[in-house]
Amino acid sequence: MIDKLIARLNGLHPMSEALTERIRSMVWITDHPKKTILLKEGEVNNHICMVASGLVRSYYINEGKEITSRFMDEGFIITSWISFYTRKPGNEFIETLEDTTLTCVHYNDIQKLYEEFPEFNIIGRKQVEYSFYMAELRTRMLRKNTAEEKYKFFLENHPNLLQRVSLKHVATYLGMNEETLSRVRSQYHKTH
Amino acid sequence: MIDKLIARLNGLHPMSEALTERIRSMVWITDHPKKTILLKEGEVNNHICMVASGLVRSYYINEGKEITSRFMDEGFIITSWISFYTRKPGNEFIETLEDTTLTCVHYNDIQKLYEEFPEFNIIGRKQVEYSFYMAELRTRMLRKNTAEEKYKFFLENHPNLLQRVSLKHVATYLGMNEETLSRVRSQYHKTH
DNA sequence: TTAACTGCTTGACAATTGTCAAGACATTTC
DNA sequence: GAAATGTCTTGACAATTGTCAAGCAGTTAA
Repeated sequence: MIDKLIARLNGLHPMSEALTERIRSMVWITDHPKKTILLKEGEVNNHICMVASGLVRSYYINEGKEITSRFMDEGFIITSWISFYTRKPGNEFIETLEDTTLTCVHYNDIQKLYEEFPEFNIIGRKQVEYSFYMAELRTRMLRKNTAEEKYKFFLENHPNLLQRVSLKHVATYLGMNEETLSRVRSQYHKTH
Repeated sequence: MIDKLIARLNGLHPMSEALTERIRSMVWITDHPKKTILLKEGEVNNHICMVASGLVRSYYINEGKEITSRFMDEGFIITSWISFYTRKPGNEFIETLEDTTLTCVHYNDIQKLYEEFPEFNIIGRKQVEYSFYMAELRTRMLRKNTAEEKYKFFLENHPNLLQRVSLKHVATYLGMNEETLSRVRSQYHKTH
């Protein structure tokens, strides 16, 4: 499991043996059954975890309703970025949608890595660049005008996710309600 | 003008004299009158520029209409991130809304800095982290349900911008049309 | 097995937002 | 200065989306 994480980091920038070993000593693995809350609103997100296997979603409450902000499957980093970055309690929840295995590193350990291995900043930079890039793509979806365009965008960008996620969550992710998504789908799949 | 940029980078992480001098040798300053197109759809964004003074917006075309994606005033980085990151032609335009002075560094020079000064990766990482954080806040706005909530969010987060930007652009930024924004404003300011 | 619950769909209707058109006013251009 | 252009507003109406309610199939729990 740790090897997956190491491989991913090496893919961003080749790491020295010393750095690799240091990371190995810091990483821990955790298993969580489906429907486990990993982070609650009001908590500070103190570690960065990668999904080794499984599926996770993050969401927050707006006007009393859950708004799904992101789905994270294998290889993706699950972190409530605003909280992790600001070091303050965030308002995001993170929960598992399937049985999930995570590989995690503590915030303090990440900072140590940045200090002890300057080249780890290259990896940190590239990872944040990638996360930012993905976030920009998601934002593009939210700027689509119609429910159908949003659904189409989702189909194109997450073709595999539809089988694993309930439509209720997809709907709030796309910024519409469950019923609208249902209608858009039936309309869309008639003509495509 | 360059001092502003240097000060900003020092604020992210103190830089050595050598790094500072290297950066000074790479930066150039450009002035652009109001309504200048700085980047066109289909071009690769090959440099990172900071607004030293003035105001800029980025936008793209969706279904034939301009969608404003961001406003950037003093101290902010103007870069079409998706294009800069992927090194491919993007679909964003960038234009000045006021007479603007920019301090710019070329993509290749940035990469040289990353290689020659490993500690520059700390600055790069922190800058991207900050940009990402700001982008996440903007995304939160897009997930607001009603036009009024979006307008309120804009008022709270960019209180000074409303005097400098035409409402047409604010409207597309908020994901609504001009008329709706106008109505929301008249409604909102009656009761607040 | 029955009961409760979840996920998804559909219908009727309400609320919100978009579209098209027009006009007032300010600003720019020639 | 006159004309053209741009900004903002308002009205009437259309389209889209949300809300509330109900129902059905499949799953879970007792």
